[in-house]
Amino acid sequence: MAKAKIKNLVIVESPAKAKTIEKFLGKDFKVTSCNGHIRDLEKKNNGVDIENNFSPFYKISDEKKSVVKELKKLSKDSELVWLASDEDREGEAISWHLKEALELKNDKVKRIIFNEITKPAILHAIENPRSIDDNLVEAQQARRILDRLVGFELSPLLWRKVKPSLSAGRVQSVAVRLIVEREREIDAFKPEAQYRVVADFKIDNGNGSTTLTAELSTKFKTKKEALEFLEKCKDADFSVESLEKKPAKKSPAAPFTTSTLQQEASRKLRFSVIKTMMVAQKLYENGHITYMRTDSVNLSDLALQSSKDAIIKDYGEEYSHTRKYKTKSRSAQEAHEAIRPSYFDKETVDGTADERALYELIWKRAIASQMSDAKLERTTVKIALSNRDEKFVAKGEVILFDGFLKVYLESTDDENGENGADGIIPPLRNGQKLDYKSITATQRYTRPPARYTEASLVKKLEELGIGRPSTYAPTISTVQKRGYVSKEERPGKERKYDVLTLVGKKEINQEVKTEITGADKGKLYPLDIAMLVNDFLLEYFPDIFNYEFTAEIEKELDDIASGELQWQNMLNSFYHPFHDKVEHTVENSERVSGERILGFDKKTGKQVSVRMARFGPVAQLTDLNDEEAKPEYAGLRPTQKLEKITIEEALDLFKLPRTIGEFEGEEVVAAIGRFGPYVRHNNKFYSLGKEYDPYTVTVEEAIPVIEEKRKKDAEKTIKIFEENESYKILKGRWGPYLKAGRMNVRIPKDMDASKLTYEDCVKLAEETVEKGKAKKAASKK
DNA sequence: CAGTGAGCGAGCTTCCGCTTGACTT
Repeated sequence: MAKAKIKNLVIVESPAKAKTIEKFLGKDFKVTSCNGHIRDLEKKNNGVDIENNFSPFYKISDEKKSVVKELKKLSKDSELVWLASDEDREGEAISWHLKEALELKNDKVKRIIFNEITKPAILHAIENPRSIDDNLVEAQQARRILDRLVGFELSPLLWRKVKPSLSAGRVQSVAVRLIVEREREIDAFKPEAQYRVVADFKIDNGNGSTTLTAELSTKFKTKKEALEFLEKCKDADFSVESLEKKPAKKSPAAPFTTSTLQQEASRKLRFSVIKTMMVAQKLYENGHITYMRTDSVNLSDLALQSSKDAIIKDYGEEYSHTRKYKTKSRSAQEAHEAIRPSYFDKETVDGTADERALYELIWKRAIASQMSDAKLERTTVKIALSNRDEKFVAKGEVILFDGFLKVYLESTDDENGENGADGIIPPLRNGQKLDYKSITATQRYTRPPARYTEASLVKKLEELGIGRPSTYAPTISTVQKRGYVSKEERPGKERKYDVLTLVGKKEINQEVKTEITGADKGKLYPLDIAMLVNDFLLEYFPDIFNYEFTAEIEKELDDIASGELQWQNMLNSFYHPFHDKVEHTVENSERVSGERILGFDKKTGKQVSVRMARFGPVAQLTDLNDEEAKPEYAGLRPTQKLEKITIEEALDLFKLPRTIGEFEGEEVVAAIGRFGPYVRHNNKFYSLGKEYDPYTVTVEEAIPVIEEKRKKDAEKTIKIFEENESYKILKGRWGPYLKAGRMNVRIPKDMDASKLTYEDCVKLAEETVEKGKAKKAASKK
């Protein structure tokens, strides 16, 4: 037998981690990685033999075949193999799969764990190996099988009852549910107006005057009440009734986990969760930060010490305060450290602007977490009126010692931000008489709950213990890809509000102002299909899409991990009732169409209804008296909802397309398409933009639009081929290109676009088609 | 890119959690 070439082979999950660890271990160790899970359940028959006590069928994932082949070779050449995957359920399972797939004998394998990548932690791990924890592996297996059974039994049910290609799962369906329910709360919300009264008092403290702004503690329901109050103010005496100073403190937030990093990067840097993860991955691979998929707020002793050194060096002893944080997340498995800089003395790193910005955020948050509290003094002043019981209140806050605020303050999701106590209160004494400069009563409306952003959805999922750091970003992509949710920008609506202003003792000035309300950017909106699927799933499977389901499952998985529960027993008691419900639903539920009959068109007597059709939500006109007549259809606009649309709105949809006149002997038709309102003339389309409304636009208005577009096109055109008019050479952003029918073809740099013949172009077009096919075939693999 | 919705019915879709590439533009 050939002698082993490698003494010790260590397998970790991530290649970047392998590189770091190899530096800590001597030359007797080779460190390599398996890149996550290497095997998964087969797709055939759901990968589980239910009859045979839930026996799983595993296969090596296609993209991992080469990894496994390489690891097998290395392990054959090694005396000892150290399985060093993460210290959690999934990590334990990865080690077990490695042992199985690499066919490692017990005496050749050691299992080690460490949850921080520091030299002492690694050396300690090597000195304290253990064997694979079968209970923990079984807990993972139960988790995996349960998710497979839920997903692969419910999705096909949706294909039959709602629409093909839909999906359902323990995690994604709850994400969709949250968004659907929030949207319905917003729909049901009725804003209420109140009059908020704010006064500016003149304070003269000898050396110049300042202004003190105070808000009335009472809000008025009606304009009449607000006016009455202002009227009284004219004759009132104002005086300081009480002056209260209280010391206060602020403490820093814990260092980042995946979820909090995604939230802050979204708020402070406007990154999507995917972008945050991509940039963080780069920082991790370049050795700048610790692992970015973690649910732990823990810092290693080494990190605590080096952050302390950095703080004392940069800010001084009084700014240092060593803190240990405890996770609040109930699903946390804490296999890693919190996300922190690898080296606290590096305030910045080289890289792209995004990388530098995210690094800076991570550095600040981690440093601040080890800094002193900020000490504040909060002042509350109450100002009384001589002729009314209401009080004006002013709040001020002064920072006595900035502490951690010197580097970092966490942002919030609060969009109102109205009653922030800030600024300095000028010196005042009890009983001091005050004069107002102005008093303003402004009509303010209560706001509906905010729609979720990607990041606030992640926050909510984490609170519910649903999903894991590695899946937050992919889950959000999935629900969008399946067409349940879309991230959108919506313009708001105008709304009038009253402003009543009293200046001095003059007449009260009444003004009506306009504000934009309900404008939203980057928020998650549910589509109609999400409403239908959500209601269907909740009707037939209320206990699975219950917000508590995952938490209950987690408890049972913990029991499996501790050896108190047998994994097949757990699956048995879940699966059989579940499967019966699936069968029952197949037989007893109607196909979901979301149909609503809205009423009858007064003019024609036809029935007006809406429903989900093959290409999306449609409105339908049906002549109930004539069975032969085909119904008319019109697609709903993206902003319209099946469950909310009114009969008037539905009837409006049939007013388009509208023939508005003739131009050059051809009809001009106005309509709304996928890209907004347009007019069609001679089979060509001209976008109307926001300027014209397709319901009212006249042919006189449309003709200049057509002519303008023609002029632009002519400027763009270099050449049209006589042989075939659909072949054109056009000027594009990156130089000339060929438009062959509907396809855009790139012209290679070494060709002179103006000299191309028709034959050259046909050839170029054919080549491009071939390339496209090859690419498609490759991506299918 | 810009308006579809008939009917037949083969063959396909889908889960959650671990990890990165190897492709273009």
